[in-house]
Amino acid sequence: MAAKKIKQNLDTNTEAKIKNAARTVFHKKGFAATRTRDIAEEAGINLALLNYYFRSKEKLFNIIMQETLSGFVKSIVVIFNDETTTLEKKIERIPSAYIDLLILEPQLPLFIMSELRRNPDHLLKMTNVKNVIVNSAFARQYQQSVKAGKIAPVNFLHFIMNLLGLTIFPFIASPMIHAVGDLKEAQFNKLMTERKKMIPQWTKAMLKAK
Amino acid sequence: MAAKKIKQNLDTNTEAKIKNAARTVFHKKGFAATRTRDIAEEAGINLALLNYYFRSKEKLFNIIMQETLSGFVKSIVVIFNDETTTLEKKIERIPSAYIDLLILEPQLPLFIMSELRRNPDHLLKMTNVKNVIVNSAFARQYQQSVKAGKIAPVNFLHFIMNLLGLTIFPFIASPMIHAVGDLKEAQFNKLMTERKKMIPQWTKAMLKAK
DNA sequence: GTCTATAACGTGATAGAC
DNA sequence: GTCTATCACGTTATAGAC
Repeated sequence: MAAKKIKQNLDTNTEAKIKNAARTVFHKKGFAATRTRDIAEEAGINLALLNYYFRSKEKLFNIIMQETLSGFVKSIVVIFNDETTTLEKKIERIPSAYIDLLILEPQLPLFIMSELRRNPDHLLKMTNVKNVIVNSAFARQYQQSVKAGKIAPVNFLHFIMNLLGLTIFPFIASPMIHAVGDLKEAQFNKLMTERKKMIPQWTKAMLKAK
Repeated sequence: MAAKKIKQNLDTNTEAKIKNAARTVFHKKGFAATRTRDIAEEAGINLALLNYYFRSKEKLFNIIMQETLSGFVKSIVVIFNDETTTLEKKIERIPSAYIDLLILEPQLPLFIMSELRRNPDHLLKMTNVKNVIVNSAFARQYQQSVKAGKIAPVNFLHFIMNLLGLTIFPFIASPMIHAVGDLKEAQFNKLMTERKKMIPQWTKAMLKAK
């Protein structure tokens, strides 16, 4: 009963065009505010084709959400579980990798958080964040450093919230930051690029705080 | 042409009931996903009354948005402009006050950021965040400390992003944090309460980082 | 002021020609 | 596979009785 789809080469084919358009519009406006007509227009195709290829708005959304979430998590997993790098090196790589990603796709965090509020189960079903993070090499190295007395004995959850908060929050609050700092996009991105070097320094300083 | 409204005493009156219901539902689901029927049901009133009192969903929303934004900003302005407290004291009070607020209204940041993305002008028109923050006593004290060489010479915008990121981000990412930490609401709130003391310590440590 | 009934409209989805 | 035309439905908003 499930429709077979022959993968073609270029993303010039209609199915890929629709998916790309859907990703763009969903990421920008969220599920509820997006009209299928917006997606069709963005894709430069006819509205009927959307349903021909994906059956419904909801099914299309689920595909996009799935891909977005797993992409977002995977981009971190590689670094978290690199057994060849130290804790300190990971503290440098995580903000740097995420900021590179978010400069390219600044709407990603707000999209994910908004849609997760609508349906928190998505996260658990689609990715296994808990295991991915809690059982990572990163977490293990952190706990070991705490035990060895090398860093302050702070709950790993706090540490993760701090590292990700410093990295991701500016992109979520970007309209506010643009307003406060009277910034254009280029200036904002420059600030974010600065943070790639600064967040690791700040984080290390925090780890020494009592 | 503008409708006059006689303010009654209790929030038992219909207009207040609708507004309170609207605030609850809009904060939880955002503008696009909210149906006027949801609001009417939450308020325990007839759907037609909503339009009788507020003309349209959009007008009602704008009132809620206006109140929410100015409340959110005002809650910070008092502390930011308290001329009787030091920079250090403000660094302690801001996270503390915000976390108290956000434990009561955890959906606030995500609501504000989501709706601001839809219409960034709201922020500029409704509140004057730029002046409120940039010309605050807090900002002035920060700059003075930098000049005096007491703290690292870091852009005030970075500092604000850090302080607010550490404070607000966990509430925005709360579905993710609940999943990663396997937390119930009470445990989450306990973590947040811990942060009231820790964020100032961390922030001060960051200020010494080179 | 509050209700019921209904109009007016927007949006998701499909039928059917090509 | 792709299009035009249209249906079916949900939602906002209003008319009109009480």
